[in-house]
Amino acid sequence: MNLQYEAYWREFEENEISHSEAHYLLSIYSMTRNQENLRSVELANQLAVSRNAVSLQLKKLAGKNYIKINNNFIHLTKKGIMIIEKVANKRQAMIVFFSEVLGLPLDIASTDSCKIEHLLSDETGDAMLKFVQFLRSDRKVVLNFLKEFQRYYVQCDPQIGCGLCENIHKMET
Amino acid sequence: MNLQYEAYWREFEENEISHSEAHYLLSIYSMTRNQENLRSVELANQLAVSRNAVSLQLKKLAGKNYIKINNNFIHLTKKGIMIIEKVANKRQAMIVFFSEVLGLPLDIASTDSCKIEHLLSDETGDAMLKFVQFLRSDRKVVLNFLKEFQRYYVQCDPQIGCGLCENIHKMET
DNA sequence: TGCTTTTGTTAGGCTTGCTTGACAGTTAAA
DNA sequence: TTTAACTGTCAAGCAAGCCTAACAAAAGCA
Repeated sequence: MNLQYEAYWREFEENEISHSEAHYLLSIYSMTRNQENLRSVELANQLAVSRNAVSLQLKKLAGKNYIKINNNFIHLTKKGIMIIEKVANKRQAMIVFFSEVLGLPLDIASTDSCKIEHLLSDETGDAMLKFVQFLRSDRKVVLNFLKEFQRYYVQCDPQIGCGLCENIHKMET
Repeated sequence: MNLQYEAYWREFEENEISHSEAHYLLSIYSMTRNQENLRSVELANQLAVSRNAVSLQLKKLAGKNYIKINNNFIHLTKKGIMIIEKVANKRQAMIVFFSEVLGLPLDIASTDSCKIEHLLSDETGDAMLKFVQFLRSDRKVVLNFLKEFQRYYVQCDPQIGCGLCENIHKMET
């Protein structure tokens, strides 16, 4: 009767894109904004993997229709842009939450967000985006909440700068 | 000069424990609370994997000193308990945040939390725990924050029940 | 005691995604 | 024009972690 009770845990492997794929697309996304003709060797340098790895992964991404390769130049497709903008939004929203609400240092906030960005559902992504917009909407109730949480969390030492404090100070001015 | 610029993204693979290991330990943790003598075949059923997979993974976990096997009965070590309680706390805190603050349905909140629980840093885990304690501390400022966020987010239809509404209604009574 | 079922282990295979080595095609420079 | 360097691809190998198949050891029962 207990059979397969916790089978849901395998869903970890069933995401729209893998962590590796997400970072390939994120790099392509940001690099093609500054530069028209992106070649795979530059991508390899950016991601710090071998040219061989890039060659294989690009083939996979092209097969899934996330990218197009013309004359060895790499471009995102509409589909690729759609999916990677969702991932980027999830990451950015989590960074804001971790750093500005929880008061975590930016490097930890960034690393953690980077690890989970591609795993969050679109529903969570949408809600996080709304949450961040709300945090940024300059409301008294937000400031009070953050200030009280800060008091609750830690004796704030302005000398050290706990991240949370700085964010609140910034919001107050 | 741009070489290895984004090498940090590979940290995804360098966590204290893997997703698979986390769920083996979580299952062992919860199963040994109800039952003294846990055998690997029961774990296989619970996790919905083959006995063979369990056999191999248990050897790995024993090698890392997270579990001990006596007479084919499985027990967590102190080290195993320590690490898995941290993971469980991270998961639980994220579930509360996703469902009670963002108003996501419990199944989405649980699935997303399950995917990321083992990836979050201990710093993030500690901060999340504090955050949840704060949410539960019965403060006016919390209620105001959640109510205003709810208004900001969505026209609340009590008929449908958006999760967020229910949580706020519960807190008000 | 001997047969049958249950449980655990070993071996080989698959997938993802990295690695290095070898090689082909292209570009640049003498 | 020939040589050197750069770029891309294919092959083989490794690691994690799953699978199935085959087998060994243990337990249950007549």
